[in-house]
Amino acid sequence: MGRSLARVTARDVARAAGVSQATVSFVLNERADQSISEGTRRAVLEAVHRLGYVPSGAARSLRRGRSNVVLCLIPDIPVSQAMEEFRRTLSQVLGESGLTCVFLHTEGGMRLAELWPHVHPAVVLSFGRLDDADAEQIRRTGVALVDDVLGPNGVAAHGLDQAQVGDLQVRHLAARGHTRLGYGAVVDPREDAIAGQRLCGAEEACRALGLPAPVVVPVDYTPESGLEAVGRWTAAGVTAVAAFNDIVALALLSGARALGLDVPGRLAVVGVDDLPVAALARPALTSVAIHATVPATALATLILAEAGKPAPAGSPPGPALRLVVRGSS
Amino acid sequence: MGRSLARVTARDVARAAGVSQATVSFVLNERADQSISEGTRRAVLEAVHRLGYVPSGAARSLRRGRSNVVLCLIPDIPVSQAMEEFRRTLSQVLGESGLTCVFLHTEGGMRLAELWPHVHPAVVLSFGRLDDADAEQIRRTGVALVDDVLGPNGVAAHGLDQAQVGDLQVRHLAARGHTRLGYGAVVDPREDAIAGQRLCGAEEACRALGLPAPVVVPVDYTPESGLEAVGRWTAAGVTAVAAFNDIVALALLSGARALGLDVPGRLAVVGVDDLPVAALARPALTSVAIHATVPATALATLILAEAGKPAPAGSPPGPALRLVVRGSS
DNA sequence: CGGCGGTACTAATTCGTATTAGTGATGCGG
DNA sequence: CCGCATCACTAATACGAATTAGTACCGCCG
Repeated sequence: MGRSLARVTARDVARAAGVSQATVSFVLNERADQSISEGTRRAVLEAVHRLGYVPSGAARSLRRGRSNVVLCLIPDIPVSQAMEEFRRTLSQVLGESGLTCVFLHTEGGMRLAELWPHVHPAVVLSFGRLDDADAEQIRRTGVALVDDVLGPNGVAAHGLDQAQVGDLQVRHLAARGHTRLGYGAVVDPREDAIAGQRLCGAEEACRALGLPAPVVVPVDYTPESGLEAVGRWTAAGVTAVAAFNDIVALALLSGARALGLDVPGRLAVVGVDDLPVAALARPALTSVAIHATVPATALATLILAEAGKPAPAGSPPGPALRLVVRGSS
Repeated sequence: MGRSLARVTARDVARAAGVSQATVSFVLNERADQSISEGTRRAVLEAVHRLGYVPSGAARSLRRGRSNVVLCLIPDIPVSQAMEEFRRTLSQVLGESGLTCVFLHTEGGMRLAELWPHVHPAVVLSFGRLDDADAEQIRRTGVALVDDVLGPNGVAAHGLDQAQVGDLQVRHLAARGHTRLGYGAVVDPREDAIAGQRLCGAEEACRALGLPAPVVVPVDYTPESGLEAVGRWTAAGVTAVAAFNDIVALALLSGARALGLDVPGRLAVVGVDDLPVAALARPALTSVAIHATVPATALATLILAEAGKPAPAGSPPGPALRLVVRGSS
């Protein structure tokens, strides 16, 4: 590994370019209210390049009073490609507007209070719900806090209400003529925040359509669980099931297969996420694809407003959800 | 709400506690070489609590010359639960030793040079390979850089060589009596870094066992691709296939099903990742489970050494790979 | 020729913390 | 009862960039 030499500061650059440190700052920040001659400007830039000068983020944000870092707190959420897409889009959009978006995993008993100040963010974005003490502390330092982004009233709902997912599933199944529906709920408590919203959406849709409430059965990601759930639904006269996600749906497919139950003839199944494996199952799985770019862009716009930056020149977002109909429904 | 206009500084705390700012610093940093009376100590802590004082990370790292932030640069890698586990473990272990581990997504043409200085990290960890200019710039500021963590010679190999994955797959199939093997390669170029290593491991194992080199067929995550690949293997007399990951393996299962080919009777298949869906497929998929905690802990230990911190009191790591034998092989 | 405005800079100060170099008070050996 | 060490602090400074308040120089008007 390289030996660490002394840090190159703005003063070093100034010396090398034969100007004052203030001038270096003016040039690098392209300050319109300062007139800098072209020659000086070039001399500074050349010195910057030659010395490999990198400004100190610490000094800058100390002086400015705030950094341009957006800190996203990620609780122990199950991995999903939708979430990954969400994160990437957020990074991208914020990055284009000059904000640096970083992610911090917050599970496992580490004291949040000791972690986030090190990053000195301008905005904190919590994907889970923060406890009040932490939230209070963050706000108190003048850092903008957007709490519980993924929650029922979270900001992400601006672009995508998870209840719409359940709604879309139910309406699809109803349109296929099913009247007695089941809901394949997830067991993993880490999904609770989202799971509750999706189920609500499904129940609400049933109500709106004049159907009885769906028969909710928890399912974990095992063949046995799928088998048992399918058994309970058939006993209850259910002919179609909306699953929390594709993996639950695949567990149900597995259960139906074990019982020799025709899908979709005797039981229709709809998943969520449109995982690559959805197309590989037999029958191929009907699924609700989520375009996380939509809520992510909405959230980014809000953050930018919060940070006092102009909104990005975004293309119109398009729909957040798309039903991909395959063989299972 | 409180009118939190001005930031609460150490000086405010000092004033409130009737001591000097230096004393506040001594108390909060628990400096052993300074003797502070118990009364003063409590007064300071009480004032800290009452005023809701949060130290400025910017000022601290400016003064100290370095922060305790570890910045992990994540290129556009496909989402996987192993990677997620890797990140979480890294965060956890580093967090326990007082380092704050944050992640930055680096795809999409954003200029790295303008992003990372804002975070002012002590260590930069690049999961992909950095281009030389960026690497040079980072090193020049005295920030420790660990480049290409996931690469063939990357540091993560300390705990897990991806070649072992291919090796394990091949040895398993050979032990089942197969002699003519196939390899289901992945198409997604974002997987290249890892894919190359796994394939190498598989080829090397064949050589070591005196088997002919595996017939490599690229497979994407579609039924058609799986179908075509299986066709090519059967034509070539292949009886067992190691797949790059479980999704490729599931595509192959789909292809075999379409051709009416018995698995594992006519074609054995082994995947990698042991996704939840592996157990749900028919036949259930044999797979290599990866315990990302092992390489993550190894990497964390190295980072801690780099940052001059003591190694964590870790339990012995255990094996990084585990073959989960199910019905497909 | 004095003054006025604009250009192109510079000197000095600031942000909040950690650290160094003291300072006054007390205890204690000789 | 002086000197010396120890205790419990405080004053002052440094970190590196951004910003404020100038300053020197030039051209131009009257």
